Amino acid sequence: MAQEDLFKKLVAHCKEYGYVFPSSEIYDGLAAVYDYGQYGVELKNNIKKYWWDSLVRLHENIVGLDSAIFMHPTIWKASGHVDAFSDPLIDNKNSKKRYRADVLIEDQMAKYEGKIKKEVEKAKKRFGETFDEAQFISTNPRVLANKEKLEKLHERFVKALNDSDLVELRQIIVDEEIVCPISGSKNWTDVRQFNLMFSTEMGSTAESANRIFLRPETAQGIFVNYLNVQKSGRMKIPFGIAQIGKAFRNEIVARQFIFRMREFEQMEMQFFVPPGSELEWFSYWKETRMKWHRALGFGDEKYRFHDHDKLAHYANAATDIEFEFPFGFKEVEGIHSRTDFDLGSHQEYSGKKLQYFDPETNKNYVPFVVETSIGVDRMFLQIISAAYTEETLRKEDGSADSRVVLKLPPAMAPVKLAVFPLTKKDGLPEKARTIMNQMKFDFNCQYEEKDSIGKRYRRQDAIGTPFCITIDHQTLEDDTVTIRYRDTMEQDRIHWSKLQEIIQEKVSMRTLFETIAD
RNA sequence: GCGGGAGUAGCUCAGUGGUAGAGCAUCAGCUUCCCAAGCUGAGGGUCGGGAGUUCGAACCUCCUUUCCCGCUCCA
Repeated sequence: MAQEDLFKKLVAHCKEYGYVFPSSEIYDGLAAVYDYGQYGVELKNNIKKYWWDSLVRLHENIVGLDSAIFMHPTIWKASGHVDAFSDPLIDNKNSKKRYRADVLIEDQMAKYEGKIKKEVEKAKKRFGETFDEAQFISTNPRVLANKEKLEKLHERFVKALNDSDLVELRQIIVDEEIVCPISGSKNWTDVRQFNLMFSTEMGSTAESANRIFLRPETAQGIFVNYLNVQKSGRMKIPFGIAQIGKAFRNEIVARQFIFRMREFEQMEMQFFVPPGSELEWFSYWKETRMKWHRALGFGDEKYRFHDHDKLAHYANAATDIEFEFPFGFKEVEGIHSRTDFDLGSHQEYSGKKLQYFDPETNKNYVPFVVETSIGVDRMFLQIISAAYTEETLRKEDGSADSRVVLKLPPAMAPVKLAVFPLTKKDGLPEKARTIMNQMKFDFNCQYEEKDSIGKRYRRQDAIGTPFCITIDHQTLEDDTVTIRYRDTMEQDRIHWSKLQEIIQEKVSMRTLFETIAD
């Protein structure tokens, strides 16, 4: 089956079986916003628990935090989001291609630099050994002309950027006669700013209102609280702070189901380390986080690292953990060595010292930060797309049959156990209820008595329930039930007092934690 | 945001200007009893929304919205 078809089926399956619904569907939906249904929310909670416990519970030096979505507006200036999150974009009307206006101008500046370099190299060849590069650059008329153009352009460009003057940016592109690399045309639209941060007003009246932003990442809530946590928790570096929460980005193009949404949930852990040790910790977390993903058992070949060549303004090393989705390898988690950029910047903007006193060396310093940041929704999509399986079966009479089964890791499955009476009479439902009422204290259970037993199995397969038990007439005599396994479809007859132990062993996260623990 | 494609029942889809359909699913009853069984009946759609053309629009035109694919960004 084509991967694209598979993805479409997956999206349909998510809706049909109560995992993910389009938001506000009865009002025609809202672009790139989705709601998690009755099973989706369970899976999502299991993902969050797996992440949280693997960090906060298994590491003595990592603690949690739940910071507010609303934060002081200056935080987003300090973090660089106010500047970096508003790209000036321009479209070419002929090729219909969109470009970042600032990138077009930067390319133009690179062109001038290239011209100068060419002149220098030409001259170098001509003069040979006696060539004085510095003198040539300061005297050659062609070089000087290009240099002047470059400097003028640079000055104009920087001013326009600082003033956020979009009209001027467009004028620069027109004046420089920059053409579209594809169509070669100069037929440009206006430059438009897309601010990727959502904003709202805090304060009851318009006059007194403050423009505040919905956080575009959860990380800053950790940075601004790092000293609170360090002091109140008597944390010693290295230590980490973990947080799960919603973040919001007004993406220009949000697509691919829940892969890129405007409202999404992040699980972030910021690890504070002494300056100079950040790259060691970076590689430690790189490996540790990869183990966490692989422990789910979807196959190691489904994952890879993608190291960044081009680093963000705050990072000195960065990698992504990519997973092979139906639409290709895509980022699920980012691991960044953020240096002291964030804490340093907050120190500057707030005027408050954000230093850590190291009692061993008797020195103060601003810690460096290694970040692991993962999208809950992407993790959800990873799990559900890896679990979605269409199987062809052979019936007893030899004819073909098929089933759709979500092969979720049992620890992630929304429903752990389904309880079926074989028939609706002879006291079987009552017996089934009795057993279910015991099991529900330990596991998320579901009771079903409607339709044939086969149909009920298939329904549970479709939502990924790892275990089904059937209560039949023999159960009434000797308290044994048949337990049926989702993946193999095999059955065993066991005494029902053994159920708790058998299921617990499979659905517990303990095995996962043992795999990833150091 | 720009270009291309699409939107009909919960799901998959048929229906090319003349009374809105099928299969599956849902609900009730009967029958069967370990892998999507059968019979009977029921519910469910202002055909994404709005406007226009027409005696008459799911179908033609325009606008709008949502989804999918490409451009850009990213968890």
